[in-house]
Amino acid sequence: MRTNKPKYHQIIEAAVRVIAKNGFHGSQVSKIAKEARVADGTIYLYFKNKEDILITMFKEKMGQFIEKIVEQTSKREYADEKLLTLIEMHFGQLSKDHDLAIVTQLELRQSNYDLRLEINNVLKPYLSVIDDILKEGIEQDIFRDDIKITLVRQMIFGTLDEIVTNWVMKECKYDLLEEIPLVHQLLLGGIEKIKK
Amino acid sequence: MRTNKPKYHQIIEAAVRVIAKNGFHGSQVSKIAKEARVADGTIYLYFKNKEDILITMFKEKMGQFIEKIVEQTSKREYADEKLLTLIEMHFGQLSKDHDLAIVTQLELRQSNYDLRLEINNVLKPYLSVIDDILKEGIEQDIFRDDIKITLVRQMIFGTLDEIVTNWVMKECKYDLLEEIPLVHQLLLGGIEKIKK
Amino acid sequence: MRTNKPKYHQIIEAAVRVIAKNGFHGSQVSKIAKEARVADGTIYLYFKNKEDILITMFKEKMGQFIEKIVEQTSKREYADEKLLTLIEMHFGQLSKDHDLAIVTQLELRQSNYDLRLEINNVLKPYLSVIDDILKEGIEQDIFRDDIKITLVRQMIFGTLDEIVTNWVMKECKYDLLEEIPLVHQLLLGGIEKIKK
Amino acid sequence: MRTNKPKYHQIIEAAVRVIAKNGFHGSQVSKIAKEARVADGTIYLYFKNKEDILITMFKEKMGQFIEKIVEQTSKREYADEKLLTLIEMHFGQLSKDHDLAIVTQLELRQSNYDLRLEINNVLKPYLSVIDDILKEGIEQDIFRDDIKITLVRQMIFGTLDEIVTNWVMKECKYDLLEEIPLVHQLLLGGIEKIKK
DNA sequence: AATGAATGAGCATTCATTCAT
DNA sequence: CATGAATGAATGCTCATTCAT
Repeated sequence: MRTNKPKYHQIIEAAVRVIAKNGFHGSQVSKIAKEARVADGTIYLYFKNKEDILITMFKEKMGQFIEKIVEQTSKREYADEKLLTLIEMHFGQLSKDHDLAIVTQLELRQSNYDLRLEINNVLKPYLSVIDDILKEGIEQDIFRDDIKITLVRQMIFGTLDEIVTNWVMKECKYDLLEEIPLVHQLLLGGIEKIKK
Repeated sequence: MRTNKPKYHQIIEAAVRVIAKNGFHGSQVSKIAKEARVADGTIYLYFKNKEDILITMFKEKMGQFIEKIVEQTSKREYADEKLLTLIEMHFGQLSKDHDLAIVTQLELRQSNYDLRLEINNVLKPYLSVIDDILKEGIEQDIFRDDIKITLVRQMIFGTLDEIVTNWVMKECKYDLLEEIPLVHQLLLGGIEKIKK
Repeated sequence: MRTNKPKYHQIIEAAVRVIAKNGFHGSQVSKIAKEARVADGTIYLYFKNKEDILITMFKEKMGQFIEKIVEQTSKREYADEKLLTLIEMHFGQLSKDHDLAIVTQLELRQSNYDLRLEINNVLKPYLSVIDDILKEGIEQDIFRDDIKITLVRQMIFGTLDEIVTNWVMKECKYDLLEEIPLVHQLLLGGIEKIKK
Repeated sequence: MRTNKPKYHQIIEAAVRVIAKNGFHGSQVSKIAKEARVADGTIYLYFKNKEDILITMFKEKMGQFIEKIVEQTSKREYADEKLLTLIEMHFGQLSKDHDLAIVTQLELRQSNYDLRLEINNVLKPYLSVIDDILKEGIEQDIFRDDIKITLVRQMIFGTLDEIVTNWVMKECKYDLLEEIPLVHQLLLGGIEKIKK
C-alpha cells in the first residue's frame, strides 16, 4: 500500500514546508527533493509529475482536514452546534499548522486552471458536509426552511475562507480562535429561525 | 496626462481580453502587444514591466468598479439599503463584463505573492466602503453595536467573492442578479438589530 | 560457459524484440529486462552496460549470419557461384527474420560512433568472406585480375545493404528473394572476365 | 526572404561544424548557438526546434549537392558520361568538405526514425537523377534494356554511399577521387550493352 | 545469483526585457 | 515615439547504473 512507503510521505511533507517557505513559484522539484532528502529522480517513482505532487499533497491534507471535521460534527446533535464545531475545526486545524495554512490559503491558489479544478474536486466533500448540516438544521426546525442551500454554503465557506486568508496575510499574528463565537453568531444570524 | 495616451488604454484593454481568453499563464507580453496592435517594445514605454500592466489594469478596472459603488451607495440613506446597493453594484458590474469577471475572479489570483499584495492594496478602498456602511448602520441603530466590523466586512466580502467565483467557474451560465435579495437577507441576518 | 546460462540468451532475444518493436531510442534497459522477465539489475550480471547488450546481440546474430554464409559458400566450387550463394544467404536470412532485419538495417544505426566502430569490427569477417571470394575468382580466372578488391567489396556490400534497407523501409512488403538473380548479374557485370 | 537573414546561415554552418566535431549526441543547442555567436534563444527565431535545424541543414546542403550534380550531368550527352560526372560530383563535393561528409555519412544517421524519414525525402531528387540517367541510357542504347531501374539505382547509390562512408571512417586519409574511374567501370559493367 | 528501489547528471525551450535603428 | 530582433537565465523529467538485501 502506497501509504506504507516512507518516502512518499517524506516528499509530501517536504512539499508543504518548501512551498510555505519559498512560495509556489519558488518551489522547484529539486528543492522539494532536497528537503525530503531524496534524489530528484526518486520523486518520479512516487509521483507522475510536479502537478501530481501538489494535487496529492492537497488531497491528503484536505482529506484529513475534512475527515476530522466530519468526525467531530457528527458527535453533535443539533445543526447549530454542528456549525460551531465546523468553524472550530476549520480554524483550529489551520491554527495549529501554519505551513499548511500558508499553502492552502495563499500558495496553491497561484496554480494553473487545471490544478485549480482538481482542487475544487477535493473540496467538494467539505462543501457537502456544509450542505448536510444545513439540510439537517432545516429538518430539526433550527434553520429557516426558505434558505437556498447553495447560497448559504457559499456564504459560510466564503466567510471562513476569507477570514483565514486575512489571518494568514497578517502573518498569523493574532489568535484566529478568538473569532469563533462571533463568526458563529454572524453566520447563524442569516439562517436561524427567529426565536420568539 | 498618462490617460490621454491612446496606446496606454489600448494595452490595458488588450490585456483584459488576452487574459480572459488565454488565461494568466497563456498571456505573454508579446500576445498582449499583438492584441493591442503595438510592438512589444512599445509596452515598455507605458509600463515598467509585465506586473505593472496587470496591477495598472486591476487598479483602473477596480477603481471604476469601486467608484460606481460609492456613487450609488451614497445616494441611499440607510445602511441596509446601502448594503443592498453594494451587492447590486458588485454583482451587476461583473455580470455585465464577463471578461473582467474571469480576470478578477480566476486569472489574476494565479499571480505571485507580491502582485497579490498589490491587489489587496487596490481592494482596500472597497473594504473601507463596506466598513463605512457598517459604521453608519450602527450609528443609524440599524445594525447591532456589538458587531466586530473587521469580521463582518470579511464575511460580506468573502461571501460576495465566493458567490461570484462560483458563478464564473460555472461559466456564468445562470443569472447572478437573481441571487441578490437572498444574499442581502442572509448578510443582514447576522448584523441587524432584532426587530421586535 | 556463458552461453549455457539461460538468462543470457533470454536477454539478447528480448533486446531484439524490444528494439524491433519500440525502436532504438524507445528501448530502455528496464523494458528489455521486463521483456526478458528478469530484474533490471540482473542485466548487469550478464552485460557490462547497455552498449554491451547491443554489441553482444549484434555479435551473436551476425556471427550466426556469417557462419551460415561461410558454410554454404564453401560448398560451392566457383567464385561466381559462391557470390550467388552469398547473396541468397544474405537476403534469405534477413527475409526469414524481420525483427533482425529491422534491428540491423534501421535501429542499430542510430547508435553512437563508438558502437558503430564495434559494429564494423563485427562485420569484418563478413567483409573478409567477400574478399576471399574475389581473390578466389581471380585465381580461378573467373574475375578480371585488374579489379581493386577493397572497392569491389564495398560495391558488393554497399549494394546488398542498400537493397535490404530499402526493403525494410518499405516494411518488407515485397519478396526480397526475387531480386537475387538480377542482383547477382549486376554485381558480376563489373568484375567478370569478358566471355568471348 | 529567409535566405537573406545572415543569422539563419550562421546557425546552419555552425551546426555542421559542431556536429562534425562533437558528434550528433554531443551537439547541444547551446553549443551550436555559441559556435554561431548568437544567443540560445535566437536559434528559435529561425528554427522551430532542434530537429528543424538538422533537417533544414540537411535540406540546404543536399539541395546544393544535388543541384550541382544535376547541373553538371545535364551538360553531358551520353548516359555513361553522365554517370561518370555523377560519381565525380558525388565524390568531389564530399572530398572538398570533410565536415559535411562526416555529418551526412556518420552523424546524421544516428538520428531517430522520424528525422531519417525526412532525410529520405530530401534524398529522393537525387535518386530520381540516377533513375533519369538510367532511362536515358536505355533510350540511347548504351544500357541494356532488361535492367530493373530501381535495383540498379540501389546498386549505384549503395556503392557510392558505402565507399564514401568507408573513406570517412578511415578519417579521409586517402584520396577519394582516385577511385572514380574504377568505380565508374565497375558500375557500368553490370548495365552496359555488351560491346562486340 | 537475483532483485528493484534509489540515484543524479544532463538539456531543449520559453519569454520578459532591452536597445539599436 | 515606435519598432521588433536579439538576448540568456532558468527548470522539469528521463533513464543507465548501483547496491543493500
